[in-house]
Amino acid sequence: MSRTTLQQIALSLDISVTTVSKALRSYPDVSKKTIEKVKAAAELLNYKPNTFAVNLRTQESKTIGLVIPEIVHQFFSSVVKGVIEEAEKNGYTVIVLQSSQNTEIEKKRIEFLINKQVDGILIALADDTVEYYHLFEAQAIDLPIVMFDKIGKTVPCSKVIIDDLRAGYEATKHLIDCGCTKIAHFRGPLTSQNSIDRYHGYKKALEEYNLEFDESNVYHCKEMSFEIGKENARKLLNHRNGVDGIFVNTDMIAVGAITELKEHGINIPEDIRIIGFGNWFLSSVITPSLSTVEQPSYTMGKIAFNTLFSELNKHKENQHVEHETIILPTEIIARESTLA
Amino acid sequence: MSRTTLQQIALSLDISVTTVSKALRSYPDVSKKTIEKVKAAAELLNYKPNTFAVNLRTQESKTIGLVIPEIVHQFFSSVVKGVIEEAEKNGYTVIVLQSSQNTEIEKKRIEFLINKQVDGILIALADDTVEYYHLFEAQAIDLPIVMFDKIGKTVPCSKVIIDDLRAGYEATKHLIDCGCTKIAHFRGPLTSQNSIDRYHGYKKALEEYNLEFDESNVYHCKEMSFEIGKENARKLLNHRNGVDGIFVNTDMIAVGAITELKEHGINIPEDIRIIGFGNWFLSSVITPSLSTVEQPSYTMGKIAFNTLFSELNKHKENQHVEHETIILPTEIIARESTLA
DNA sequence: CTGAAAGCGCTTACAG
DNA sequence: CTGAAAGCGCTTACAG
Repeated sequence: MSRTTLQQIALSLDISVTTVSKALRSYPDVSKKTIEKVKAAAELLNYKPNTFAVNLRTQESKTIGLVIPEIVHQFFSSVVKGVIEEAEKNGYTVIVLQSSQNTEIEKKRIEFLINKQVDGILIALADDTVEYYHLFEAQAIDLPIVMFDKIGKTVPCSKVIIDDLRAGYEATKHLIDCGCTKIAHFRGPLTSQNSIDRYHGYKKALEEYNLEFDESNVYHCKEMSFEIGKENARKLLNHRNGVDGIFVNTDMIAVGAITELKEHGINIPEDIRIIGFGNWFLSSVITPSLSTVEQPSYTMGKIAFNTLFSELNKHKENQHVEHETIILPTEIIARESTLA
Repeated sequence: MSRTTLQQIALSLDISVTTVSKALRSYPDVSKKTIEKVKAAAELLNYKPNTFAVNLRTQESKTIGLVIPEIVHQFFSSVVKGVIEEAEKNGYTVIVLQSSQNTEIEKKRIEFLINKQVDGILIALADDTVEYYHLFEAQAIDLPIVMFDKIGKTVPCSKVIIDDLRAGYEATKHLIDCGCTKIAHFRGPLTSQNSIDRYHGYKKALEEYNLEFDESNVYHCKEMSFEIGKENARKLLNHRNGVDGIFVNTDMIAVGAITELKEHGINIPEDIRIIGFGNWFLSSVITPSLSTVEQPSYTMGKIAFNTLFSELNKHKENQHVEHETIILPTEIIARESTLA
């Protein structure tokens, strides 16, 4: 059984395809009577517009691309959920792709989306992405891009982010408030804007409270994994340096660190207090439960989609698009790992 | 800058569009020289086929739909990852949609995919789906469907699953092997095939080892959440009934149960042993770490895609499609929560 | 080996 | 208010 076409409706009513097409979309220059008649016939014949033909004719796909570093990831999967739900409400389809934190793969994904002729792109950059030529290429053919979470500061596009510097500052301040005087930091990749800003926030808090900043208390995590957390906790124990608090770039690493520290008989929070970042679910159920920074993910996805959606619409009407940077709030969640 | 078309290549080489089209796809009836010439020109002009036109002409989209109950979910997000990676390798695009464990939403998602004209559908059913008319509708227009994990036994299509009955049996047997004699079960929804089969596995193990089966030791979890785990653990404590072991339908609920039991001063595994299902990451880091059943997710996604892919190809060549049911292995992971 | 023509199913500018 | 015609950019059956 093949799909009903406009042609078939036209034939059945003995009117033209043109009129059917216009009637179905309630064009004002079609008579009410015809509109009703056509819509009834369409209903009866179970007519569904052929997407392929509509796409070709209108040169838009009502589809957007969403590129994230990882799918199996509490934060990013929540973003995906927010994007998909919002897209659905507005008649858009989402193609989800992952870059696996690799800038080369990211380039391929962008190229794929360009070839697929999506209407716009939502992206959280891979941590090692420092050049944006692939994005500029998309922009050169008028493809709107909106970045979220992992952004490139110099890319001229709208952005949906949190204030990582401030959040890093507050996480560190929280440790200070709990009595820590020698605070280490497990930072993320050197090229990730998130991790750069959180690091700056950490430094700023130390400065402001006249605590010594010592580069050797900053541990560098190339990767956001449990194992890396354990590894760096081991390193820290080898040069403990009197450390009594750690601000960790992300919850998963903090959970690894806690596990390792416990294995070495360190008491948390008595010996070392720890605060993570992201408020992943698992942080609330481990022992001790992990203090962290709550960061919007689902909402970020929704807002990112809506930002892109509004640019898409302005674009269609040839209106000027003003890029905006939306900053979402974060919040310190105090749990057992930083009990005063 | 608009995209290069076949027309433009043809014009630039002073040959026909037909020949360009055939040359680009290396048709044997085009001379080698022409093929080279055309490909060089295409490269030079950065030609990319217009997907919309190709779709309309070939009546296929090289796109499949993937419907899952939840995206923010360790198991399903891993499946998504497997599907997307495999699709990418084979030139397919994936539209991911979620049913939110609601059969009405699931119907809408399927309808959406039909309208979008995907080439095939991969689905894990919502737990409350007991009628399959929406799927039959897709099949009626020759849309291949492959089910995975959450299936409907009576739907005539290929399936990729685990042996839930056997896995449930082995999980229960593991508790018995650890010395448990009064084993409760936290089961999932009554209409979910997974949960039905795991329940039967539980019963079978009790029978086989001559342990009393008591319906009042079966707790019904309508929803796969942490809170429901806590709630049912509370219920169990009210009618403990001598229970010294619990087989829980899924890790998330088991983690909730452990948390609640600990809060009530129950020692795990000394007082009650617990085994979950799914081997979620968090199960390995909570205290005590949770014994569980390892279940393939990423691999299941890959295999599900490949099964659909091969049906798609057979379909194109008008070959008969034989439905198959692929059963993937599971494995007991013994951790602290069931130490003997 | 090459190409003219038809057609996939729509939308829209234009004529009446 | 209605409709004939062109065209979006391809692919393919057919002719030469």
